[in-house]
Amino acid sequence: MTDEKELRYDPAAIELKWQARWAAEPALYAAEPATCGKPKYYVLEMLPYPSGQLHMGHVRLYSIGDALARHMWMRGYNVLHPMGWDAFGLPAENAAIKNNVPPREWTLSNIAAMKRQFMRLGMGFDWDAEVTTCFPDYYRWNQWFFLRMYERGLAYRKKSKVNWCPECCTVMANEQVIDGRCWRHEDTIVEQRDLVQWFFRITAYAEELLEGLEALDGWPEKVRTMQRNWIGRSEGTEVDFFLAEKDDQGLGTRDQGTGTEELGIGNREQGTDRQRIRVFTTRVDTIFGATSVQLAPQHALVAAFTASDPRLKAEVDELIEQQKKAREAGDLGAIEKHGVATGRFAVNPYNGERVPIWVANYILADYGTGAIMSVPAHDERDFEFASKYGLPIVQVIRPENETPAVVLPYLSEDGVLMNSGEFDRLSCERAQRVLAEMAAREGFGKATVTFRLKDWGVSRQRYWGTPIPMIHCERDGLVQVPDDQLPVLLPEQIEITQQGGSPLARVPEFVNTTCPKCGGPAKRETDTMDTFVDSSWYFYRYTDAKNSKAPFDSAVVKYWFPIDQYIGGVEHAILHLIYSRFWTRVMRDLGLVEEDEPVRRMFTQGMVVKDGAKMSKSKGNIVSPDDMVARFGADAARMYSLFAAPPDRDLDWQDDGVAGVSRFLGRVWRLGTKYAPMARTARGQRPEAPSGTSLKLLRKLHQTIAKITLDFEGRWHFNTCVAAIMELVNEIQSADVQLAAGEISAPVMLELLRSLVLLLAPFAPHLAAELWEQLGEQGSLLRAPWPVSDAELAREDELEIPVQINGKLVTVIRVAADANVMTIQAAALGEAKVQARTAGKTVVKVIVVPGKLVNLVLHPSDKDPSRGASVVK
RNA sequence: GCGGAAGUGGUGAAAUGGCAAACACACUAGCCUUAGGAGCUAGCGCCCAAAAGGCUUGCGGGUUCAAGUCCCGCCUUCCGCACCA
Repeated sequence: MTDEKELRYDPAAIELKWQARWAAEPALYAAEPATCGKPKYYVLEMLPYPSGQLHMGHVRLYSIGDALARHMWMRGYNVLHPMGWDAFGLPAENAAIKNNVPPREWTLSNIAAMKRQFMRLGMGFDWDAEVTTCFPDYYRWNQWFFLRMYERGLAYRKKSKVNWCPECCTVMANEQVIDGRCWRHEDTIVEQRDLVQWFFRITAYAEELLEGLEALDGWPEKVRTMQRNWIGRSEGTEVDFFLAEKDDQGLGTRDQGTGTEELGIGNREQGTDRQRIRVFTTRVDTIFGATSVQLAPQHALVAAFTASDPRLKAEVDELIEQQKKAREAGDLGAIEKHGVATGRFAVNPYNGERVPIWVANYILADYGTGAIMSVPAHDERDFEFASKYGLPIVQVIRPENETPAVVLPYLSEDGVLMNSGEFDRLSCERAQRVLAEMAAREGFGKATVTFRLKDWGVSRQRYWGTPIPMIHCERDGLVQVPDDQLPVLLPEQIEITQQGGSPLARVPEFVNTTCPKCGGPAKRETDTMDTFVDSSWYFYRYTDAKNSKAPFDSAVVKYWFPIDQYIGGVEHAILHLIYSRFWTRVMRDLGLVEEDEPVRRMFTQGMVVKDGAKMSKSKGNIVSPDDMVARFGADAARMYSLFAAPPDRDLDWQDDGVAGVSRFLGRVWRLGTKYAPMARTARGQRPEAPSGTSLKLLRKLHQTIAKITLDFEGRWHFNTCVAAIMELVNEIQSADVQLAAGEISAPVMLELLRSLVLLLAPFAPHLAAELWEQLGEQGSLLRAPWPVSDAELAREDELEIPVQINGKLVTVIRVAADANVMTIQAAALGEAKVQARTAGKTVVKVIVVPGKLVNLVLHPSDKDPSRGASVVK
């Protein structure tokens, strides 16, 4: 009885055995040098934040990547499959405040814990290439890049309105604000503050980042669309409206007081004395229909108007308040339009017409010029606003071949101009070009391109991040930290509190320094960098992680890049993936890398949910990977996460499903251990030409190999790959009587089991390794060649072909696989059921698709008898 | 509002325009027993007591010998964008 007990599948015993061996042989999963002569394959999964615990989303992500990596190893590639830690960030500081643990200590112990989890899951990572972003040997290169960018004007400082999260006590980039809330704190409304901040000039690459998307055909369309929208390129025209002279003002305007003339809005470039209001429009063809100019409440000219007009100021403040409320509600789009007339007028440069200047709450200060011309007849928003405030609505576009009587607002650009003086009858498209050219010629505007993308604000008033390597000297101003003084180290001993401002500012030993230029006393910059800086280039560092002279060796990068396959969550479609593309271009311009794009193929895997809902503490529906591994084993947890859904879809986690996969692995285990001793006696022998059960099983095997190989090459339906392996095992098992009767020779059994183990290796690496050993194999499974499907063996010699009448299934016939059309047709027509149904009817057409089906089309007047019967009833 | 993805059994799902529901989970019945989160056998879309038969891929049209799959219109869910001038 004990021998049967030994047949129990004990995943923990098997997995721990192999994990110990793998740990003792790190070269197994290590990339080889470029000189190894093999083709390279770089498979990368997004690196985790070291929160202390892997979650099921991680298990799924890394199960996908590890399966791919293992497959590519077996295909003979030199695989780089690295792992690291996105180790800077706020949670470490919050933990420090809460538990009084230094951020570094907290982070490192989390990393240790998660690394143990990775080991226990049997992930095949190249730990030699491990990158930990909070280590000085990594972040010094953040600083180095910062300086290079500063030298090129790509890093700069400006005072600006910034998003401030009161919970994080720091600012954040636009990309990190979601519906007016912090991306980390869904319940925390982001405030606007005026601060001097460091920025990266990502807008300098806006055009290129947009164009580059076209070539990224290995990326999900969804991600490309999201980036396109985020960059938000918009072609239009900037036009200067002239500010009407005060004594030009018509009746009914308010007395404005004095003092607006000092303001330099728009007149610097043109060098004229007349005040200008520059507006941006995509529809300059409608400019003869402009009946007002609308300013954002934050527009500089508004401040000038309100300076001497407390009543107006109060009204403008109210508009600002409305915007703030809407932003807090997370829906700026739904704000009710309000505006206030300033009493001032602007002159349309095309026709000299005076239009009133308003301030409105729906005008965005930070898009375009913060000012628009309002054309109610041809813009929905302007129409709504003009209707509300009784502003004139002047139609200037009409459909070319119809009467001008159209419903306003008429938004189509498919039309011609009217009420537009000499430009009447020009098409909209033509007029846009002509009017923009005129503006440029006359010096009151130009065709221009506006982007929604803003420069990347990278300053953070936090401790646990990369110090910005700049020094403020009273004499020399801003001074770079010299390269030979890098890294600027984060001080270790520091008190973290929830006070505002940078914690580093309260560390005198850090702040006080000497100016590299004059040697006098100076102060360090105390802002640290956004952690998205770390993740913008970490995958380059993996290729040369220990380099102390440079961020990496360009020659090594040249070998490994671009990344062949990047895998991660779609939630990083905008943030990380756009920053990374920007960073690669900066490095290209620095001469460090050759390519424009770091990632050739991108894959976004679906979320892991439970009962249809995202796993979260508050819902209490968290499934712990440790628990899964303890109950069912790493192989079962991994294989289930590939089996339960295709990788791009959301996966609903069901513990019963994992149990099912575990039971399946148990069957494989019993099958393997039962027949391995017999199979291994055949090592070195060639199998004879198979027949009977052998042929049947080998055929199924080779069909399975073909299917799985094809999926790895692109389709990635790993769920059906696992199902195919299950089918194969089921078929072998259901032939158990024949196996026991010795109908299958040892060489055939060896091929069956060997191939089965190879197919299983990417999905259940521990069990595969164990059975591999039991089959008498010495070397690592990873170095064993992936099986090749023998098309001849895989081919069926007899097929079941459905026979339909008028598209309805009637019966199924068996024919030789290579039967020709005539043979199949004769067989189908000869079937008793077919004859019964066609008796007395006219078969007008016979469709025979060899290998697929037969369809008999009856004359329409001949009703199928069975249908006729049901009609009577 | 705009853009994208999806909608198939009790559940997760499968299906180059060619037998809808593979592979699993759950469930039902039986067997076995070392009583295990074990193993084995059989059943399992819906209607009909059963068989025969009929029906079935969100809804409605269309193309086709043939539609879950392609086209048009609608509904629902999820995701992204959303006064971007």
